[in-house]
Amino acid sequence: MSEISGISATMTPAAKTPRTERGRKTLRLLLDAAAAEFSDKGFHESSVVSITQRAGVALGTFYTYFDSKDSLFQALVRDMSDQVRNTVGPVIAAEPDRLEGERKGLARFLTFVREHKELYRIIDEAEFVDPPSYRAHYENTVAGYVASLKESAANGQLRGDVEEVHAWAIVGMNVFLGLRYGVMSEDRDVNDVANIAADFLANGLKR
Amino acid sequence: MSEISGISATMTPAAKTPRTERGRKTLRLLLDAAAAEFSDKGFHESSVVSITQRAGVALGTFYTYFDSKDSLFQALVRDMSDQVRNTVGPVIAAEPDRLEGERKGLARFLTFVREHKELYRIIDEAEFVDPPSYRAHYENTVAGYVASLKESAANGQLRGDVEEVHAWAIVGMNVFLGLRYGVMSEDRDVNDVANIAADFLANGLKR
DNA sequence: ATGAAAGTTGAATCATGTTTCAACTTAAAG
DNA sequence: CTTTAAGTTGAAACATGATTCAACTTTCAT
Repeated sequence: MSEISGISATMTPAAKTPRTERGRKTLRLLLDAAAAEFSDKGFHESSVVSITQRAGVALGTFYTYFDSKDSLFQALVRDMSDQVRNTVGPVIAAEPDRLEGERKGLARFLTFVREHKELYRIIDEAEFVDPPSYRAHYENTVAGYVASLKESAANGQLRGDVEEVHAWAIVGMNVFLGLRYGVMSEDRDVNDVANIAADFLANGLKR
Repeated sequence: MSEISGISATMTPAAKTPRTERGRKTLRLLLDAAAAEFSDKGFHESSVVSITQRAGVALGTFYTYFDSKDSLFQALVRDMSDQVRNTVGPVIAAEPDRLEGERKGLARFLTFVREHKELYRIIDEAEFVDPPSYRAHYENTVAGYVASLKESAANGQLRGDVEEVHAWAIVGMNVFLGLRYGVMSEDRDVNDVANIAADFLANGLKR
């Protein structure tokens, strides 16, 4: 669900860092409970009381680790955002053939989404709960894409004119395929979807 | 903002239909105020009090026309969803060359988004406030796309194997281009973006 | 052992905002 | 005119849930 420690390298500021092992355990309980709760009910229907109940700790304990319900949410967005990039990025980077990398990356992404249905609920809701995090998530994702597309273009693996517009288009495509074939329903095989999408990405719609 | 009467053909069930001219005027005031308010603050930060203040009517008047804050929101989603399809659909359909239609459709869509920034706030928030409406919006949009892509494929204008996966990919692409070049910033010319995207859509990324 | 420091507890305090309702006003048909 | 349906009003009733805090327990370094 989250990382082994429950705390990603970059999320430090939002959570009041625990000093003991017991504290770290409690913090992780809270983070996991919150991810589950937000995923089930969305941010506004979720309550701090209910999160602490899920985590099996008292209400007041929550405020030992977070300043507010919002700051918890912010920590979670950051955490999830990092997780996706760290999961999918390496798959794309490891493949020498860029278009094949794109295919494998999408397959990995779809699998990740199926295993982490909470991803969409949390990232999407950030548009309303914490707009800067939402923007940052997509801007970071796209920036990575632009850099890597340009590199592949320089290698002669892709058309030479790739730019930001292509990156937003590809990210949008992937996000929607994840929504439909990862979150909404699992009625199609992940690899079939990735194959079709990769072929479309490479060759377009033209006859 | 909404239609001339403020009431789309299909939204009847959510609003308690007014019987007189005065009533229709008041209903429209409420709908427009709500669209503005939800767009500014999002659903949960918006309050019925504030919506009625914007509309210049008393609090209680709201409940003459809507059963609840949620039912108002539902009416608005439906209304916006219809508006987009009615704006963009005809542009695509009117063009004999399908790929050129796609280009014009996207340009029209980007323009529409710039003129109706509230679109994204309202549709996106439906994922949380009214999930069935959210799903319905995208399923309807994609269903229309699938039908029209298949027709163009039958005409020999597109590759023969187009299917649902392509439609979700294209819709995702368009939504994200709208988000970036319509909502987040207007730093690029609508036609430039549409040209790049349409060429990508037609020919893919291959060199 | 022992005394800080860290962590835990949950009732009480706040703050907010939806929905109801009974009295009142306006419009329009006969 | 007058009667009745439609529409308007805003204070009060309700409901919900975030946040604080002072008393208490556990941990750990010395």
